[in-house]
Amino acid sequence: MDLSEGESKHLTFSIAAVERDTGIGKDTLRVWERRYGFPQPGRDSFGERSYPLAQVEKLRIIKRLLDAGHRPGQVVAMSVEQLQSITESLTDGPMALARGKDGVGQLLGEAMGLFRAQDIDGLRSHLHQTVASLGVNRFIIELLAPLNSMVGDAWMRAEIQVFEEHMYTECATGVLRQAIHLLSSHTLHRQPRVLLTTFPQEEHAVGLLMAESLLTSQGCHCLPMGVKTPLSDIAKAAQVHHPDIVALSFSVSQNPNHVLDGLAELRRLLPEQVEIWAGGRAPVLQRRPPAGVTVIADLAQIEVQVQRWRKRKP
Amino acid sequence: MDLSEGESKHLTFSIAAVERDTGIGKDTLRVWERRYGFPQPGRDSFGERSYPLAQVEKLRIIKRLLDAGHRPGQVVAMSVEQLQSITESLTDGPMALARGKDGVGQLLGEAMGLFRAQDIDGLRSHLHQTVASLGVNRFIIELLAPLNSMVGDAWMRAEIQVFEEHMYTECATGVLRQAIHLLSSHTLHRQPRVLLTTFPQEEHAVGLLMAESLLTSQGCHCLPMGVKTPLSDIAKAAQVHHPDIVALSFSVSQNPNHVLDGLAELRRLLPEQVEIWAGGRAPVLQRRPPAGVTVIADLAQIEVQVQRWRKRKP
DNA sequence: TTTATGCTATTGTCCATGACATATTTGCTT
DNA sequence: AAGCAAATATGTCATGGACAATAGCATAAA
Repeated sequence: MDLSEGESKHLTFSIAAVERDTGIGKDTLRVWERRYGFPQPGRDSFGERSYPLAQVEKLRIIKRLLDAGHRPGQVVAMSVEQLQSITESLTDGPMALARGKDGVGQLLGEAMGLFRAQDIDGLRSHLHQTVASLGVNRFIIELLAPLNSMVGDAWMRAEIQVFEEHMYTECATGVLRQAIHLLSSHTLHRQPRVLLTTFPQEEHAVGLLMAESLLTSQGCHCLPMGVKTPLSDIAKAAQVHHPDIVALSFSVSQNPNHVLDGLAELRRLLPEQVEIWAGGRAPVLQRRPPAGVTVIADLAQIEVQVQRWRKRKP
Repeated sequence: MDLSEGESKHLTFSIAAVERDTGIGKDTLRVWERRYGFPQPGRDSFGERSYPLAQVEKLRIIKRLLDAGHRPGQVVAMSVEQLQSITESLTDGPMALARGKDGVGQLLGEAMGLFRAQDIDGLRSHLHQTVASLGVNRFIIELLAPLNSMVGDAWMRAEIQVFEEHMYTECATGVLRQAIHLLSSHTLHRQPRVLLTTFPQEEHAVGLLMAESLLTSQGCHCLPMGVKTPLSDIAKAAQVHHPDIVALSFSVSQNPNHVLDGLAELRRLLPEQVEIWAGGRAPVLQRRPPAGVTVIADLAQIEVQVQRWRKRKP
């Protein structure tokens, strides 16, 4: 039923494919069409919506602007050029770092260069080398996280192909796994015990791995559960493994309501003394921090929070 | 909009929450209600569906039976008891191996024991140790692959929780990543170059990692791309990275037609001289092997095929 | 007995439209 | 300015109908 990726000529997407690719729900897509006149998909021979690639790309840009705090009424009806000019005003963040010619900025620039040149093997060894020379903490916070943002930005602006993003993710994953392996000690009873996972809609594992690396390097005992765990199973896992903290990672494109509802629900399912830490780029975490949840605004906060936890719990 | 989780007495879920937890789409949930009379959610004060916990749990059992090949019409209207009895009658394959008391069978039994006892840390070190003592090849073929099947079976029979399966997968992933890292040499121009990925519907990464490990240990140059790559992007990646082989992994529950159509389409998109290798448990590969594709019936075949390739290509 | 072929019931997803709770903005008053 | 109320914007849910793709089954052919 979702064959749309089959045609290689005039790439078009079914509404389900667009939902998957953009993170915008089917209902929302239809209602935007009704209200704002965009997107305006064609119809295939069965009368079903068929979104051309250009519209999907525009939707991705729009999604990004929404995540950045703009409102649909403002941006959905805009032209691509207008969107682009707004977009450019927000995506300059970590790029500046790379231009800075201090040590790490240089490394970041090199990494991005290798990525742009499609030299994945080169990138992989560059990253491995950087882990070794900077140490895991600085590597992640100063290099990998900014690199992630840059790749993510390029992705949102449709400057890179799907397969490039896949290869980058795979590369980063490998490096992080290796870092975690090197760090993990066999000492029992390390504390705090941190259960790591994401909500069911969230597929991105790299953020989680970065958190796991940092936590492990702080001497925490990590219980990684991969991505997409149903809420009730997070609770069941907590019953069995008694974590002190449940840490969740959210990427930009998460539906704000799902995030907040999920966190509230989880707070109810977990025992009082188990802390919930929520990190990642989902803007809603900053804008409307939910009760009973510790928001990890950026990766450097992990160290701070671990120390806070240790002070509180003797 | 999604307040249903507010009541703490009679845990109920909104339709969105149920979709999240069960993976069954909203439309499907409504149409099952209409057609089969189940689920039969109550309504909250806004007239919106409100699913009691018991129904959500039953839906989870149903989802698993569907994944195992049963059809909705058969199972959706069944009582929980009937479902349970069907569930129990699912396969019991490689368990026998573990009972055999030869060397590896013993190790397999131990691994399964640790898993059953929820001792993930113990399992992890057990696996790491076994990699070291058996070598990657034997570890994967004789231990990890059978263990995978056993866990998969237990999963189908609902003997284990979602979170246990997640933790197992995470554990296996970590061990495999580490093995790959140890094996990967920095020699350039290793051959053949193998691009590894799965089709967009396929989420399971462990099979891919096992293949990558084996290929790497054979001295191949792997270009891993993670899971769920659109066909057109596999082709684009091939244009950039010039693999000799594109290797794909398929798990049991793949739609046979999607698999065959996808392979045919991919064959068309790739240059003649690029081989396509298809492995994994999808039964259709054995039953109707598609033209122009090398079917890897089991993991041990990888070595054979690599040697064949090397003989043919000087 | 197996293999192909056509028919039928099943099943997931889509569509259109309407409704409304919640969030945000605007405008008015103090 | 600051507080508050009204208006607007927005996402999600509901209903009921439709239909293409799929699986199962029976029948015919090898």
